[in-house]
Amino acid sequence: MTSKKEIQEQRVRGYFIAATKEILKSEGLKSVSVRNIADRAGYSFASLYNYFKDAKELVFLCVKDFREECIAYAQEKAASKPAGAKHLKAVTLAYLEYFIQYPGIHDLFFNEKLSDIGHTGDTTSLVVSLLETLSESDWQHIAKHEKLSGKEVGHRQSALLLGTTGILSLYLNRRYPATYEAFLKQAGNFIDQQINQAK
Amino acid sequence: MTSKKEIQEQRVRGYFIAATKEILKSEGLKSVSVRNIADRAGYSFASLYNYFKDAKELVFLCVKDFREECIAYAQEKAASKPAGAKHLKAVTLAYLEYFIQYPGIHDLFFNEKLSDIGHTGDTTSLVVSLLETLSESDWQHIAKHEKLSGKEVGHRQSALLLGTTGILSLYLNRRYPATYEAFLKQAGNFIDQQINQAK
DNA sequence: TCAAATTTTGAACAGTGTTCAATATCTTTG
DNA sequence: CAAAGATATTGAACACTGTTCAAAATTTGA
Repeated sequence: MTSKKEIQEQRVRGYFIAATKEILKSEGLKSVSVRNIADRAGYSFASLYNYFKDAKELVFLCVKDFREECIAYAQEKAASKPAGAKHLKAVTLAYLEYFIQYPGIHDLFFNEKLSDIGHTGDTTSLVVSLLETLSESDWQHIAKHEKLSGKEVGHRQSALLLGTTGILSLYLNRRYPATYEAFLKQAGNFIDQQINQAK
Repeated sequence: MTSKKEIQEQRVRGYFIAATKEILKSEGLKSVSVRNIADRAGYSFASLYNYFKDAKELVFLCVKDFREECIAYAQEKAASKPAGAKHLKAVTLAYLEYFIQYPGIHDLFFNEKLSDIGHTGDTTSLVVSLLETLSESDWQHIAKHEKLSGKEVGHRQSALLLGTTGILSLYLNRRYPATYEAFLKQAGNFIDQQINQAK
């Protein structure tokens, strides 16, 4: 009967995680500090170390939740579009929108260096596979419809991941392009270019 | 005759800048601190504030120098290739290599948030125009040779910027792909794909 | 109830950035 | 040349980081 203790422990861990998620969404990664998290959770800063190795571990536990939220957001936004190129474009744009909405989560997913090598691999695959998960079925649809080779599809899929990563990085870190309208136009152009290119 | 004072002031500023560049190249952005810079420059940490607003201003003064260094490196590396697609690919790969060699400079160019809005615009254009500067003449050569429209060239050029930015971000921040060989292969594939695509 | 186990906590230390008054050094002038 | 003034340099001090650890508070079990 150790479950009673474990249940309570998990509950407290949940309070810390919820507090961290709040801070990441509202103020971003730069406002995440041991004392800030503990204050919101209703505990002393020292208590955090009884449940987590440090604040970084806490932060990266949020990645999985945000990933799920992003998938739900993008799928809901693109639900009305027919499978294939149109749905692929919609889902990709919604994916971009999610990170524009929460720049702190983008930082967390793409910028933050991961010191713990143990956790690094997991987080990286979670991040990299996100767009793949969202677009997988559409690419299959396109491949079948346009009679493309698996290799060719892989190349286009890869190009879309690389390009969208760059688009987000430049817009959120460098304010390039300068306006959201220009950003959307550039994103739309790039997506069309990669989907429709004829080899 | 205020020039004597200005000369000396510029000299001291140069000492701080040189110290900052050393740290950025060797230990990276995370090791840049007011006390660390001042120690290397041979001054007290407080003196730094007599010449610069803060350490960030100092860091971003290094951007221009690194930009020049990157251009020289890439042009030298690609010098033997004939103008056009081959030179474009070589110069782009060398551009990537430069940032792989100095991850701290990549951080500085693409990740670091810029608080001072006054300096932001300048830095952004310096960063964004780097690859354009390196590839401009090759794109003109390709456009002439393949009879492409200016719009079409612009789209491909933009795609190359976005994709290479994503490639660097994923490899340096997320260790994706896991090996340098895979990174080079992915980069080569992407560059070929963007240069040779037939609309 | 009371002792034992456990959780919670604040003090303390070593780092950050930043400001400011005191100190040291040059420069000018009488 | 020496005193006075201007300028450059500096360390103390403050507020913030992360982290550890022994003491205090709490819960648990007999």
